[in-house]
Amino acid sequence: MKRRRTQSQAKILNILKSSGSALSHEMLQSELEAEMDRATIYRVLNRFYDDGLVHKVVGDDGIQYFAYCAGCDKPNNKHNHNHFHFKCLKCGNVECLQDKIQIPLPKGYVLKDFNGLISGYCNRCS
Amino acid sequence: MKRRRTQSQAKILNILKSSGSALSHEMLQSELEAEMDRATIYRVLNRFYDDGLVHKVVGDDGIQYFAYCAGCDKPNNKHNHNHFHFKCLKCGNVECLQDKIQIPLPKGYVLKDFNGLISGYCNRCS
DNA sequence: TTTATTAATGCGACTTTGTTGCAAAATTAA
DNA sequence: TTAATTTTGCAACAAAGTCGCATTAATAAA
Repeated sequence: MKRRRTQSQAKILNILKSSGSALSHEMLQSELEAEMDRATIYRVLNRFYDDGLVHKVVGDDGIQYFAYCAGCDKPNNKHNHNHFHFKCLKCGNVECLQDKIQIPLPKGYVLKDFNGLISGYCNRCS
Repeated sequence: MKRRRTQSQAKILNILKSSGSALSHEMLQSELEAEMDRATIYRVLNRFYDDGLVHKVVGDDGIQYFAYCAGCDKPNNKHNHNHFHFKCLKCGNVECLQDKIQIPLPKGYVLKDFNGLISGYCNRCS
C-alpha cells in the first residue's frame, strides 16, 4: 500500500509543524480554514503515526494528541518517545518535555509503549 | 455533604482492595455478581477519587482505571501519586510500579497532576 | 421506634471520541 | 487518457463518561 500526496495530509502536517505542540482532533479541526471530515482527520493522523511522522499522547482527559516529531532521535527510523508531555490546565497547550526518562521495570517486564503526561500550569499561565 | 455507607460502595471497594490492580469501569462491572448501574459505578469511583481513597490512571486506550491506594504515603492525607502504572497488553492487568519518579520541569512550570503509563508484557505474559 | 432530611441509586437521555463500511473522488502509474 | 488503487466524505455505529430527575435508602432528629 503506497502512500499518496493529498491536500488534506499536507494541510494537517503544516498545522502540526507550525504549531509546535500536540494537537487534538478538535484543535486541528478549528485550525483548518475549510471543513474536513472527522474521519479523514483521524485517518490522516493515524497514518502519520504509523509512519513515525508524529507521536501520540493520550491526555488524562482520555483524548489523543498528536505532535510532529522534531527533536526525536530516530535510529533506523525508530523514534525514541520516552519523554513526557506537559498539558497546561489553563491554556490547554500540550508540549513535549525534553528530558528522556528511563523507567526501571521489574524483572520479566517488557516495555512496548510509553505514555507520560503531566498536567499543571505552563510558564505563561503560572 | 456528608458521605453515607452504602452497599454499592462497600462492594466496589472490596473488589478494588482484593484485586490489587487498577480496574476499569468495565472490569468492575463484570466482577460484580449483581448488576449495578453504570452511572452509579462511575459516581462511586469518582467519590473515592475525590476522597483520596483511590487513584486514577488513564490508559493509552483513553479509559480510566482506578486502584485502591495501599502503599501510598499520605502526608496530611495528600497522596503521592508520582509513580508509573504498567498495563499488560496480553492479560490486560494494570498495576502500580513502585518507583517514585521525579520529573524535572522547566522553569515557571507548575505540576498539578501526573499520569504515567507503560504498556508492555508483564512477568507472567512475557 | 417513627419520622424527616438528604445523600446515593437507577433510569434514561445525551455528548464526545474514535472507528468502520461503502460509494465517490483524487492520485499515481501505465 | 485510461486503469488501478489510495483517500476522502458520508453515514452509521460503539463505547466511555456525564447529567437531570424521580425514587430509594441511610442517617439524624423527634
